[in-house]
Amino acid sequence: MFGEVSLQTFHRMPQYLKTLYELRKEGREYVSSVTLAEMLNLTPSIVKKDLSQAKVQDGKPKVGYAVNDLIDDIENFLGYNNAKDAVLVGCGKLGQALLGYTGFADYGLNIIAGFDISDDVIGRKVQGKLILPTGKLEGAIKKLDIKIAILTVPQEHAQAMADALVKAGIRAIWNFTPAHISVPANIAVRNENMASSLAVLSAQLREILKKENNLNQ
Amino acid sequence: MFGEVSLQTFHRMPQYLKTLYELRKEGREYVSSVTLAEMLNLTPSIVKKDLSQAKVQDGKPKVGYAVNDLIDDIENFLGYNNAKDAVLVGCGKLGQALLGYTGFADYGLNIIAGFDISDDVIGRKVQGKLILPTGKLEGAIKKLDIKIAILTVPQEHAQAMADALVKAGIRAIWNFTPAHISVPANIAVRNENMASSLAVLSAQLREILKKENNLNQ
DNA sequence: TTTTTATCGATATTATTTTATCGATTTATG
DNA sequence: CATAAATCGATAAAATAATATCGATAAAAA
Repeated sequence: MFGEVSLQTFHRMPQYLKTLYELRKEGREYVSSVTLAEMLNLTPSIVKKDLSQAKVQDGKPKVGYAVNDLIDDIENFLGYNNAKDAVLVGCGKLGQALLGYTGFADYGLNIIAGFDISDDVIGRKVQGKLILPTGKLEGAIKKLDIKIAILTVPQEHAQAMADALVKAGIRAIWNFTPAHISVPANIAVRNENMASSLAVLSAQLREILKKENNLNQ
Repeated sequence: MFGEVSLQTFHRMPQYLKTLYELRKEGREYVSSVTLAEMLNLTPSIVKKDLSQAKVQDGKPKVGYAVNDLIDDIENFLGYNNAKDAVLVGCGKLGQALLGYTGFADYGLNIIAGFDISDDVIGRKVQGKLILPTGKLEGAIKKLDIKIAILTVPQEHAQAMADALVKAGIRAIWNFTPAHISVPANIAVRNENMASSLAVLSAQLREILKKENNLNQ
């Protein structure tokens, strides 16, 4: 899907990175695919295949991968180094929670400001991020050449706001609303869909409970 | 993975449901796999295959599926009818945002209360949900036989809290912290991992921009 | 120094998921 | 009432992803 790299691989990359940070903290210099696989509940094969797509340096037989080099390579692969500016649109509860989320910086994402239509929040600061009126959105996007928008408006405004964002020049939308939004093919969309996550969790739970019931009979 | 039904299928189910609600609102009685596929950017084949796993009633040739019946079947399949109680642990910004999120009820999830260690929030109400001290967590879980926990504590406490929850009898953890948590095999975990979502979004964006650059040369 | 061991990276195999095909069937049309 | 059109559901084919295998090689042990 992305050149050669699969979506699943991209999903796993941050997990490797997280584990590697921990290992570095413990002073580990090398780590094998077997160890990483065990720590993350994966197979060594998939770890090796995934890492082969991000890394520059080869792993060494008998010892594995150099932790520091691998961290550099994955960070680079994921673009954590060249910080990306983003706007956040819709500063209700969830929007403010995300505005205040300090973790984004670790992933190379820099929210430059929040935007909202309500005078109740406009002008306020959340964790140092100013909330501006929606009217200034298009100007900010164009002037600062911002490519990424985080969408946290009420779902009934999601499509209209998405349209406006695309018109203003946004190229990637991180959609936290439950609404399904339609965008042109040359715009990236990522849906953070609670319903679908919950569906999977419920299914897992049901399966687990069913298995237990079968055993207890 | 879950009996016969794939994880991807579970992910798509709530999307079908959402679309079906819209169609019902418009007064549509029947809908074909072709229409659903178009609305959701899928293929008719996958729609038919997915629906075949959730539905009881057969679709009719020439007209498609009865919207109302299909809604019932999917709701039932996903367990939206028999509401599931849950606790939310960690009432910081994100936790409170989720506590106040009214959409969960639509998915059959009922958060009975929030839990936190801080006196600043204990006793407060967020959208009608009371925040209780963590000390009362185990008692509540056992007394009310609660199976699902939403985990929104600071990441450094994630593992310890997960352990406590499992000990108290929780069977499914919806993990909103960036931490990777380890649990016994008979516990369901669903990670709402911002980093991995962002990694995928960035990758999509990069691919799109690259494609454009190639064209413009 | 030789042998053993652990691991990589490439490739082959297997499993899973998606897509395409096609006969059967229902509704609408001439 | 016969024919055409649209769709389902089952199944076959293709694409994708995960896993297993294995020769090469570097480090450690004998």
